[in-house]
Amino acid sequence: MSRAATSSDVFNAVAEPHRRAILDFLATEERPVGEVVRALGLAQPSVSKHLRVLREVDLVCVRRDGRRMLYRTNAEAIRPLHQWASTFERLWAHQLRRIKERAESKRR
Amino acid sequence: MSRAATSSDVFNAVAEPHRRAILDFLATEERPVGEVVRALGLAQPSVSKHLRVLREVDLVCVRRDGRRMLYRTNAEAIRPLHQWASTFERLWAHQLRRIKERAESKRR
DNA sequence: TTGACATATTCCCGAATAGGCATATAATAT
DNA sequence: ATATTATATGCCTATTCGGGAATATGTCAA
Repeated sequence: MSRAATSSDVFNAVAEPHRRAILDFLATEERPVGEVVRALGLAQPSVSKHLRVLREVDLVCVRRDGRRMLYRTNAEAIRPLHQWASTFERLWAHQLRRIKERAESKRR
Repeated sequence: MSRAATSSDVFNAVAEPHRRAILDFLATEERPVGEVVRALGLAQPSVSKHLRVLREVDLVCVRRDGRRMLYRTNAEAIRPLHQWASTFERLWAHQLRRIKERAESKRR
């Protein structure tokens, strides 16, 4: 064994900055691959590969339109991530206070 | 160039399941490394390495206590992730509806 | 059918990864 | 000083990754 879970996982899929950019771009409306390529300035094969990863974890959905493929972000698939992050939400205020205290005690 | 941003990035740091487990475990109170090792059943060097990555992106903070190091999750550092995910929050309800429509039209 | 267009896939590469293991560093106890 | 405990680091390997370039697949138009 060497590396963990790999990208068949939402957290991993989203770890790639370009993929986040793609998700942002496809959030509101469906777009063909070519537009993603133009918008993000990436190479077409690169975009296709990223879209494949995103598709595999259901972060985007596809639809064929003639010879084009229309992709759109499946926001629902981002929920697990949001929920996990929310777990820590309550601690923010509390910890901000603690951090200040720590900073001051370090300056002993 | 070969790979993107790497783990000097919160999204990447959190992509590793074990690291998320560590963050969960250290969320409420600070703990020495040994306890993380016992709790998660990982090898000690492995835990130390994960903690290093988490420290580098400020997801945990450390404090020395005698010969032990007390780690604790810095929930504040998870905010960017939460905020990014929140971007898509509004679309959830809307998309759930769309997905249903799609499912029905596919069953043409 | 042939050609043009849109997208996907394959192969190659260098870089980065996590884990296993041995060892180094740090701090206390004797 | 030395042993012991707690943690960190270094090295090694197999695996994975993203990008580039070339090519395959699929769809429409003529």
